[in-house]
Amino acid sequence: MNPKATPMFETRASGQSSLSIVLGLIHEHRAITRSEICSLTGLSRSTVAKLVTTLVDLGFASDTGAEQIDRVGRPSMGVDASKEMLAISVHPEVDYLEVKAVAFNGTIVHSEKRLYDEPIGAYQAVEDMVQVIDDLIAELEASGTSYRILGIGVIVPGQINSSTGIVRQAPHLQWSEFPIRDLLTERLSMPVFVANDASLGCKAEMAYGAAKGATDVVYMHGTSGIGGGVFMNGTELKGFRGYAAELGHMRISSGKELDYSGIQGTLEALVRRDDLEAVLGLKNVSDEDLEIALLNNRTPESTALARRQLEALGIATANLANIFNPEVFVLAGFLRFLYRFDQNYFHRVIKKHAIPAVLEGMQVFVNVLGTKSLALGASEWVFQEAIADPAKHVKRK
Amino acid sequence: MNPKATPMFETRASGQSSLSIVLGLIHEHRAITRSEICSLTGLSRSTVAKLVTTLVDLGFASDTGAEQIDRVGRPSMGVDASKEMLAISVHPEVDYLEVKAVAFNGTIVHSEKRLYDEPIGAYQAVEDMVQVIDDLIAELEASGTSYRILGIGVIVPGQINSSTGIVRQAPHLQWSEFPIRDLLTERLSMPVFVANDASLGCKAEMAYGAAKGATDVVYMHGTSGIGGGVFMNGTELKGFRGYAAELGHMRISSGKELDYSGIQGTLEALVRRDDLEAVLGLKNVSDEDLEIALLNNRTPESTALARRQLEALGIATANLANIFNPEVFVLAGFLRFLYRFDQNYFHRVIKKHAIPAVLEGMQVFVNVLGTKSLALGASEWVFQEAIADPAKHVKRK
DNA sequence: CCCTTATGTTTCCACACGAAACAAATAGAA
DNA sequence: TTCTATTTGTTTCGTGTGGAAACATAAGGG
Repeated sequence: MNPKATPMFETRASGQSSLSIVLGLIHEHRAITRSEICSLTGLSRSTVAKLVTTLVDLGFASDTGAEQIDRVGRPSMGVDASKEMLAISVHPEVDYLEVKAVAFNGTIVHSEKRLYDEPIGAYQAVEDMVQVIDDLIAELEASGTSYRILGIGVIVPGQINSSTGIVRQAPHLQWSEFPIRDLLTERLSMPVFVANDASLGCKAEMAYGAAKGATDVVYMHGTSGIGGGVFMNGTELKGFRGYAAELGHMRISSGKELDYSGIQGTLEALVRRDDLEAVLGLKNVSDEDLEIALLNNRTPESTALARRQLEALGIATANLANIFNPEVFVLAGFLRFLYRFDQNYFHRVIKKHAIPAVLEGMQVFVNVLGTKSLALGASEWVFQEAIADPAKHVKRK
Repeated sequence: MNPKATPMFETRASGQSSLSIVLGLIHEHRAITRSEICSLTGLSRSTVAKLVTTLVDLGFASDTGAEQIDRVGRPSMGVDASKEMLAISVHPEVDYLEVKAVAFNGTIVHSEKRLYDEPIGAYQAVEDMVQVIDDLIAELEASGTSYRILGIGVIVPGQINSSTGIVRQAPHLQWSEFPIRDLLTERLSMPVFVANDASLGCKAEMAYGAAKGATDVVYMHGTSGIGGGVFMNGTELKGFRGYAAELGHMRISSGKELDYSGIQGTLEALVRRDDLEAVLGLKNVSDEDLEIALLNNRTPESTALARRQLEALGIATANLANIFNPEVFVLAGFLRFLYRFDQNYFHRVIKKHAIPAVLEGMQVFVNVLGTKSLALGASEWVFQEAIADPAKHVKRK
């Protein structure tokens, strides 16, 4: 290779190699037969055989015996996604730190939560992450099982630049301009990926949940603010610097209500969890309790408020439908039960504000993964990276 | 290959082959040396030599002698993009049909315009297209030059489903549900691509114009309505059915103004070319005349209106910045001189409504290609397809 | 027990690309 | 002019990816 210039493209393995395609299928299906791989990829039997054995050698998959005994012909041999290849998800929040280990076959094999009485700073959070992960590794070593950690996925509730791994602003955590990826990489000496919570929730719902199989998905997650995740044609919408999909800041009204960033008439300013709590006479309750209260104690006031919020959410959804023409919309967090409060009304609002073409075949779902969603999304991030270049991540024998 | 199933992936040449990468570079640069290809791609000299000779054999490029005689070392041999590989762009409008032939090196080698006194129907338009293209082919044959037509790019001002090639609705032309791609493919027996005018304008500006080199671009084109084109990470935002990027229908205000689709408070309803003409006492003037009138005859009324429109456009732009975090915004059509009327004000509005992170490094440009833009974009569409699989499109010796 | 069907396995082959050695063409120095 | 350093083109050979074809194997059905 010419040393004087940095090439614009990956020279070898430009695009996806067959190896990564097959590994992706194994990961997606958890268990699959060799012949299914043939028909799904169009690869020849001889090639699939070779690829599968190298993947088994690398530790990403394990051979299972022949199964499926109801069709004519020699039964095909199965391949299982590894239970020992792990991704570790790390989720810092104001009052806790949650660390989970997710296996390559999608099962959560370990889970740990450390609670805090008072908010801790960003650097202390990194210390705690390292400590919890070191403990986890020690535990795994002690248990005697063979395992391998492919990387760390950090879930950050805020704006992050995914290419540099710097947290630009996490208002809830009160972090800003914090280079969390580099700090963790240095301390743990393994690949670290940092992503926004909404984008991870979306990824998880696409891989395992409500949007499974869809390639064009818009996801909105309501907590204190409203975060967004968008995947188009199977790939995440990141934008130039990685700050794309800030859906909560979309301005949809000329009203003067202010959102958290002090901007008027935005979706976040019009659709607020606080207001829903207030109209029900509640404060700082869990999502579960708020859902029960909202859906079961309907008062004229709560209905009026929910409708106002649903109208704003519907307009935003219609705008996003016009802009993205997605296959699936996923509503998560408190938007989930706001939607359930009166979904017919919501759909009427959408129909009024979106052009007919983009609504054809479009589906609205609520999230189904619940609390597992973030850990699965973060692990998915790590796994996708490993799938893209299987050989690179497993150098040692 | 297994015949019983349709594979999800292209088996061979998954992703981009080196051949198409090199061809893409030749097309992009029009003229390039072999050694430049080496350094840009990281491919070895031997490989580049082989690839270039096959591309020359296929007719996509021509060898030029060694040039560049000011550096030490053996001068590198140049490669030119072919002047004989053509794409034909077809642009039906209410009162004309324009057909141009664009060479693989980006030059427009032929241009023809047929004017209509009264609107013609969709089927008659297809007849005329076929006739004009047949004439063009006859002319080319007669001229004795060797040429090859790679395909047809049809520019449709309206909503089209790019995967099926059906025009869903072109209000200006009064076409609807018109399968133009299949009709033309059948009549002309060559590849036909159909795309929205705004998406083609965006593609052209990215390949040759204001957004050259950028990968994340949002483009807005103001004619009677406001059309949009979005490219993220170099690929077009199409959405599930191909109707994405309907940016003009974004609702940004709670006002009651109606747009062409009868939706309230949308960008299209608030930013109208008609209104600009009216406030200047004009009617049905060309873009050039309207620009001169707007920029040179500033009255209190026209300034107030332009400001109102700029505020709406700024809010929409800020929303899109929050959603896409683009590198470049391109304003075309009458938005071009609306922007120029008071671009400082426009930027102030954006700054007020977008989150700071997404504005870092974001640039706003007006289109620079003018009338050539559509033909270049349509040809680019055809060429990209040929570049993706160079061997397929040139079967004959 | 044979036949059909679907799959795994093995052998060979085609192709894409790179590394290395060599040839050629320049600028500058002797 | 002649020689050298530098850059590029060219040729040969090796490697890795994936396929085709022939054969072996494991089912179900007569």
